Amino acid sequence: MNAPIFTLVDVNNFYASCESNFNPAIANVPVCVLSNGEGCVVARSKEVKALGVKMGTPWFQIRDLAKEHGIIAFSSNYALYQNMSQRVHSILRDMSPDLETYSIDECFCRVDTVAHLYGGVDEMGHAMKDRIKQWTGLAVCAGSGPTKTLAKFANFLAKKNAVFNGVCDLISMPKPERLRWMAGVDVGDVWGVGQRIAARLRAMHINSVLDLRNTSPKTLRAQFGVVMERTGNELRGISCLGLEDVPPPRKQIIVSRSFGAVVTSFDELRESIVTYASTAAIRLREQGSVAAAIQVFVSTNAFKTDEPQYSASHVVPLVDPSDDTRELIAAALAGLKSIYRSGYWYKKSGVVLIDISSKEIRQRTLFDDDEARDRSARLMAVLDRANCEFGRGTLTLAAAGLAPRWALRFSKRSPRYTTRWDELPIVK
DNA sequence: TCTGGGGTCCTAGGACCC
DNA sequence: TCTGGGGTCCTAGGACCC
Repeated sequence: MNAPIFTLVDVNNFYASCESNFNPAIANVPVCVLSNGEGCVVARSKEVKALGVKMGTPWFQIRDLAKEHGIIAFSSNYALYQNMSQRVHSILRDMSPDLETYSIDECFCRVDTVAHLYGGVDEMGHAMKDRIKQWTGLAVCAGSGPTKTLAKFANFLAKKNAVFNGVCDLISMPKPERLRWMAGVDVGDVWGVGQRIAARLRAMHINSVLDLRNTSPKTLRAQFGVVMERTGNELRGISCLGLEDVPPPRKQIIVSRSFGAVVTSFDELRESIVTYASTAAIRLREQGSVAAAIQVFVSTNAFKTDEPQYSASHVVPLVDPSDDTRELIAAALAGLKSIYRSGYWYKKSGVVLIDISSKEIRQRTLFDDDEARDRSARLMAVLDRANCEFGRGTLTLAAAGLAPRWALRFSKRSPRYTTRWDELPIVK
């Protein structure tokens, strides 16, 4: 077994780049992408970052700034991002079969067995970057190191320092140079160190990545627990985190949204819960699992401190673990009934599928009805096939409501260029 | 007017059992 | 005066990630 070498590849400003990719007119214009319901900024082009707009900033707070600098905002177009993500990932999988999809715009590749085919780790990083640029139009950075945490760090350096030209390889970098770079980066930028822990580290005079690297594992263990101890070891080049090449099935599936309009009635909450439970059931079937319970929650707008506040959740166990949309909806609605209180302005609702297990190893119960189970499976298969072929939402349960008033709007969404025939880009 | 959504893991403390 | 002890399971909360 070789000593592992990890390369982390991620797309620069992923959502924003997807938008400008298909719309050359906005190539060098400040662009940002907004969250569901056009609430927060969730992605920024480099021009928007340069204006000091932070991730997660509420859109209404930067309206004036946007007008002043001509920032163009898009609603989220997940169909487009998901599809572009698949293209990037499949290019990488061709080059490095040992790959973990870490997020929609990031892959960890284990390259120690293949890097020689490209002439080395650094060369392979450049090959990845060039091929993705050529085949998808997207710019990526690649960072390599002997551990995942160091690959993340290398990627950070590649992104922030023009000298690297988008590719940083810590393996071939002489150690003194590596330590110099570590001394120059804030401890809060380490993968696994968030705001809280960064503040506590600084109080202990651990300010840079190098400081953290030089802190004894014992201290990290005692002060912060096993996770930070592992991070410290990874920074010293001891690989503690392996590649998760087959994604483990999700242990919970959450579907929730804020409302686009004030909701007070039970009927509208019911529509929302039916809609979310249906979506959750689809995701559950996609991974071949069943859920033994479903949690429902509702809440008012916590930012409106002058309005009466209420939030509640309830877990409803299922008689028998299921992936049937109708059974999950029935359980969810029973939960909603038990927590609904009239007289509140609801802002958000959601469902969580929990106690998830594989459908194959489902426990049979005394009252198993094989025929009913078979009918259910066939009905769900038809539902899923129709929605896959003709687009999500083609076939839904009537209780979800048609064009509900509470649904979020996507007034700024770009065309779904790559996944809808009627929205393909047109070349004149 | 307007403040995202979806995940994971670890830990501490209580309930419960023998 | 002197109040067992150890193990497991579950849950809530806190921390992190993108």
